[in-house]
Amino acid sequence: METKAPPPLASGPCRCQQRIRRTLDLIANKWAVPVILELSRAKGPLRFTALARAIAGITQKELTKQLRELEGAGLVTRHVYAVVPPKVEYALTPLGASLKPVLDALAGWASDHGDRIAANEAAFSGVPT
Amino acid sequence: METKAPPPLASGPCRCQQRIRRTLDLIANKWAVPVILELSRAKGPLRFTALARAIAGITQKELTKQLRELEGAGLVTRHVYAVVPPKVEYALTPLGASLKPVLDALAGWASDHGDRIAANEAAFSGVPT
DNA sequence: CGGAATCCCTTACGATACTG
DNA sequence: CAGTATCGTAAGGGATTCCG
Repeated sequence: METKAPPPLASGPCRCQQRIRRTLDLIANKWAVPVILELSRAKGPLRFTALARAIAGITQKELTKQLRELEGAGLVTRHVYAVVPPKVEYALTPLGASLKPVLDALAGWASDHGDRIAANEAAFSGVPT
Repeated sequence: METKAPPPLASGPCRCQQRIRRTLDLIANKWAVPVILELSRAKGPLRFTALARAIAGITQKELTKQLRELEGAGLVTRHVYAVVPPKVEYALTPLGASLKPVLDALAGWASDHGDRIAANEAAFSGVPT
C-alpha cells in the first residue's frame, strides 16, 4: 500500500546516485587512492618504478591496470620517453588533483569515525549471542 | 566469512591511506551509497521491502548483505518486530547520517567532473591508435 | 515479510614469467 | 625499465528457492 505518494522517481530515487557510483567505481579500485595520493604527494611526475616502490604491496600488473584506468579517466597523464632504458613518467592532471579535496573529506570522516567503526565491526563479529 | 582477514596494508608512508581505504571499502560496495542515501532521504525507519522497492535493481540478497555490513559498521540500526507478519525496520544511526556530507562532497565532485570523465573514458576507449 | 541457502557466472586480485 | 601474458584463487553479484 502506498502510504505516501510515491515521488516521481523514474527508475530510481535520483540520478545523482549513478554519478556517485560512477565516481566511486573509479576510486574504489583498491589501489586507486594510494596511487592518486602518492602522485599528489610527489607534486611532480613519477616513474613507474618509483611509484611501484612508493606503494608497498602493489604488483606491476595492478599498478599498470590502475594507471591505465586513471589515465583513461583523465586523472593521470602518461609521458613516455623514447630513450634506451625505457622511461615513463606519470603525473596527476588538474582533474586528478581536484579529487584530492574529496579524498581529504573522506579521510577526515575516516579519521573522525574510523575507530568507532572498527570497534563496531569488532563487536558485531564477536558478539556472543 | 567470520574473521575478516586483516589485510597487511602497509602501503605508503602514511597511515591515513589505510583509513581512507577502510572507509572506501565500506561505501564502495555498489549498493551501500544508494542504501544510505535512501535511508537518509526517508528521515525515518524503512522496512526491508520499502527499501528494496526504493532502490531499483537491487536483489534481496544484496540488500541483506549490504544492510548487515552497514549494521556491523554501526551506520544502520536494525529493529525487528516480533509480529506475525515479520516486520523489520532499518534506520540510519547518527554515525551513518554523518556520512552524508562526505557523500555530498563526492556527489559534488561527480557532478562537476562526471561529464568530462565520461568523455575522457569514451575517447580513451574509442581512440583507434 | 524477511532473509537464509544454493547455484553459477563474472570480475578483481595476486604471483610468476617473459619481452621490447 | 616498463610493461604484457598466463595462471589460479577469491570475492562480487544476479537469480531462484525454501524456511521462520
